[in-house]
Amino acid sequence: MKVTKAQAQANRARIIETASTLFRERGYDGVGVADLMAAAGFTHGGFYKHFGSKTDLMAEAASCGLAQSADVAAGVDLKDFVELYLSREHRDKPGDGCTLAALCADAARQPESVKAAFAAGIERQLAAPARQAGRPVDDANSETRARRIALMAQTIGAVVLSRSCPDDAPLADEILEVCRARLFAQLSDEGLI
Amino acid sequence: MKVTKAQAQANRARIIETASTLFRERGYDGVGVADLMAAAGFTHGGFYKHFGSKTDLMAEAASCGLAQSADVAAGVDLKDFVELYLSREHRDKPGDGCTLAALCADAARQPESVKAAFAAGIERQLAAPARQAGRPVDDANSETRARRIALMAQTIGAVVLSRSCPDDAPLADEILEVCRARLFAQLSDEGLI
DNA sequence: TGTACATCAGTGAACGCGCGTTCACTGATGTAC
DNA sequence: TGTACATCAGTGAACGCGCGTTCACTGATGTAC
Repeated sequence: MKVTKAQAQANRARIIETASTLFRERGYDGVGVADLMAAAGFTHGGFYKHFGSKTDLMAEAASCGLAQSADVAAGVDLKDFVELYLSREHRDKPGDGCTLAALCADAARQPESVKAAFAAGIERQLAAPARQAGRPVDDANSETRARRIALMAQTIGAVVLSRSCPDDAPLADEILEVCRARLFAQLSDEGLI
Repeated sequence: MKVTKAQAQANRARIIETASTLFRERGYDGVGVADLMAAAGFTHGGFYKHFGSKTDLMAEAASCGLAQSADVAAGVDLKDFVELYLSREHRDKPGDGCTLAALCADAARQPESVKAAFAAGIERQLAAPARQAGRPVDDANSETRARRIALMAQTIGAVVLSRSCPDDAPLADEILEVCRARLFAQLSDEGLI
């Protein structure tokens, strides 16, 4: 049964958003085309009316997820961002969380189209970082860019490392707490929070 | 054809080491039992004489790889460690590199046995960190432990993030360079290098 | 030390299963007149 | 505006393929006497 052009476009968007969440939860290899289409409310056969391949969808879902993450980050204060990013909630719910933290290691083994989406997503997040409370976002000179890159690496590293520990391991919480405390101290020294 | 007890033990060790490298290169889902046994010089049928399941091998290979990484780290100066860890060589050769950087995101989606191996590997590396040039390794009080955890998160985050970019992307190199420079500055401020 | 037998690491065919992808089909939508 | 036809999003069966795992078999090793 055919469907309105507008409906088809909305369905396509729903598939991408569903995929974005499922990929973050289970990784690219952990989600099958049939799984994903069922989760979005369709049968698997229609998939190839929207996408050329699973890889194509991976790239689109990555762009979508990375754009969402960047928008969320740009809307909160720097201090709140660090607090949220390094929280247990974020660690325990990758499906609702940062696409970079959930999938950048998977992306490393994917075709260039997926990696290109990640590079673009990283640039996007560098261009629209979290706000510093009560201050305008500082200008994008090379020093602030470097600071943002380092912040990204520190936060992602902490979350990824914490997620690799068993759920009930004290080490998993310790990693988050230690990194959060040190980041606060560092940002405070730099006069950024 | 049966084989000497000593030979069988050596073969088992070879399978684990081969797996450790292949898993780091391609991820857990990217390496099949048959692939792996062939790379170690055997046919796939014998696999289950050594291991109960692929998951069991994943845990053993993780322990093996993490122990090796920790031993390497403990043998170099802190400054050299950072230099090597954040080098293009390390980024481009995950099979020869740090198991944490290559697989900790994969580990997050594996059974508890694998995650337990990772937590133990992290503890091991925290207990035997890189040396500070010309100085004894500092005592393991809570401040130095925190510093080591933060260093781990920063270095792993930088490598994982860099690997998610296309091979020829300037951003991939920029991430490594920026994080290296900032880490040097930070460790120098702390009087550690 | 020599002989007979049990063990078991390694082989390679076979298993069921789930994967990504293809295909003939359906029928409401969109279009041409 | 009304009619006839082409389009194409979505369906569900089917495809070949590679996966993890099992199994009967082999034959040198290890052991009991």
